[in-house]
Amino acid sequence: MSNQVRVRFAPSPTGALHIGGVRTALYNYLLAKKLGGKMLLRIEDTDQTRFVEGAEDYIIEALSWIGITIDEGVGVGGPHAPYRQSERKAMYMDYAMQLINSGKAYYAFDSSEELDAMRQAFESQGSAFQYNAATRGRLKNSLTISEEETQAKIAAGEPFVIRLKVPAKEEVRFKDIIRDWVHVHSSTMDDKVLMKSDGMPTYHLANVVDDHLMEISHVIRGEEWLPSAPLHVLLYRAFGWEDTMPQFAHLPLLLKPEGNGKLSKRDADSGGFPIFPLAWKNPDGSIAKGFREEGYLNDAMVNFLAFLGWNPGTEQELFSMDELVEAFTLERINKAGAKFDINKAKWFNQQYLKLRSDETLATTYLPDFELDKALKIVHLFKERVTFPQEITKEADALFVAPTTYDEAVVTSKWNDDAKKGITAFKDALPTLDNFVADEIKHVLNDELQKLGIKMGKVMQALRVATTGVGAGPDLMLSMEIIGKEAVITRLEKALAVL
RNA sequence: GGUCCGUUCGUCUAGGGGUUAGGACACGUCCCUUUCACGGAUGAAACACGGGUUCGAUUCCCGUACGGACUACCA
Repeated sequence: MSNQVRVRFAPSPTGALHIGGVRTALYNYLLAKKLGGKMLLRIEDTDQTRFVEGAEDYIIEALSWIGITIDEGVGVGGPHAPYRQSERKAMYMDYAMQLINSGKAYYAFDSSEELDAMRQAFESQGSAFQYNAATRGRLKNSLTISEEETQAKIAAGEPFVIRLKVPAKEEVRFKDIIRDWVHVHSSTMDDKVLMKSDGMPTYHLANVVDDHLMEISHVIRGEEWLPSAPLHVLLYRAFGWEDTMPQFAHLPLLLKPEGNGKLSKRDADSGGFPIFPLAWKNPDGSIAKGFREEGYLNDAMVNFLAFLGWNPGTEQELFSMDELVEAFTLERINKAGAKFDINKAKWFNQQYLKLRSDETLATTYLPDFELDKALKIVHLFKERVTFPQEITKEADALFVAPTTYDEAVVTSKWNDDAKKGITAFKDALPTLDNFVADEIKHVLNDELQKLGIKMGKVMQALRVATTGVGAGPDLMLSMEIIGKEAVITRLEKALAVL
C-alpha cells in the first residue's frame, strides 16, 4: 500500500447538505491539499428508503461552489469506481460472507417486531437491550440453530441479516487524531447489523469495506460517529485489515447559536439565516434558503467555516483557501463543539466583499448600469454593506426621488439658514455644466459663502432634501450619480413641501 | 438509563505549571467625518466546581456538576 493521503467525503443523498457537512468536506479537502493527497467523493446511498431525487447533484454543486474540487469519485470517476454504494451492492455480500466463514459474523433471523418487543421488555425492567455476547445465545440466529436449519431458512427465502460477532470481553481502543486515545469495552457494544435483509449493507460495513478498498488514509467525519468508531475498528480487525486501517479524526459538532444542542434547521429559521449552502427545493415545493442565494460569498464561507473548530494559532483572521491549505493541521482542531454565530459569518462576508474589485462587483451586481456609472455606485456603497445584493438595492433606491423625509432630521436641521442655502445652491446648479462631485461642492461652497452660512449648517438638510434620509454615503458623489436635473427637481420639491 | 466525548470573556478562540490570561465578532466610549457606515483608539468581559500533585495550578491527576453525541435492518 502507498503512503499517499487519501480522504473522502461520504454524504448520504437524503436532501440538502447541512452546513456542518460542508465544513467536514472542507477539512477533508484541506488535509488532502496540504499533504498532496486525493479528495474522494463517495455517495452513501445504502438506505433506499431515504433516497431523495436531486440530492446528489446538490452535493456536487455545493462542494463546487465552496471551492472544493473532487479528485476521484462520483461525477469524476477514478480507479475505484463505482463510487456510489448502491452500485457496489454486489460486493458487500462477499465481504460479509468472508466474515461468516471465518466465524466473525453470523446470520440472524429475529424480526424487527421481535427485537422491538425485546427492547420493550428490557426497558420495563429498567435496563437496555443489547444484541451481544450476553444475549445472542437466546436469540434466533445461526449460533443457536444448526447449520442445516440455517441453510434451510436461507434457501426458503426467509429474511435474515448478518451481524458482527463482537467479542465478549475485549478492550477496543484506537487513537483519534483530535481526541487521542479512545477506549471502549466490547461488552458494551452491540452485534451491529452488517447486511440488512434487503441485501444492502449498513453504513458500518459499507464504510469499512469501501474505505479499505479505496485506500483511504484518514477518516475525517463528525463527532456523531465517534461511538461507532470502535465497531469499525473491530471490523477492520475481523477482516485482517488492521495494519492498513485509516487514521480517525472526529470533528466537533456545530452547535445551536443559543441554548444547547446541535445546530438544526429550526435554529437557522428562527435566527433568520440559512443552514444549507445552496437553496433547496423541498419535496413539498417549499424552498429552504441557501447561503449562496442570501448573498454569502463563497470564500467568506470557507474562511468562516474553517474557523469554526479550527484556528491557525496566529492572529491572522482572513485566509484564502490557499492560505488555509498551507496553515491547516488536524492537530489544531478543537475538541469542543462550536456554537454557530451568524454575526461572525456576516463580518467575514463584509471583509470579503471589500476585497472584491469594483469591476467585479459592478459587472456582477449592477449589470443593467453603464459600467462607468456602476463603478461609481459600487465605490459609493462597497464599504457600507455586508451583502452584495445591498449594492443593487441601494443603487436602485438612488434613482427614486424621496416621498417622505426623515422627521428627526427635518425638525432639527430644516431651518431658515438651510432653506436659504439650499435655494441659492439649487438656483446656481443650472449653470454648472460639469456635474461632478468636486464641482458641485464648489458651487455649494460659493453660494454658502456668499450668504455667510457654514457648510455644516446645511449639509444634513440638503441630504434629507435630496435623499429623504439623514444617513448615507458622500452626498456630493451621490448627487453626481443622481444627475443634475433630478437633483434640482428633488430640491425644488423639498423646498415646496417642507 | 448505558457507553463515549467535552467544559478559557455573551460567541469563535490563543495560551499552558509562575502571564497585566492574548486576539477576533458582538457591545460601550472617544477620534475621523456633511450624516451613517468604514477605519483608528480605548473600555467592560473568561480559566464550571471540589479535592489532590506541587514551593506554586487556569494549565497535570481524580471526582462532581453541567453540556453534547450515540444507543435502528438511518447514515
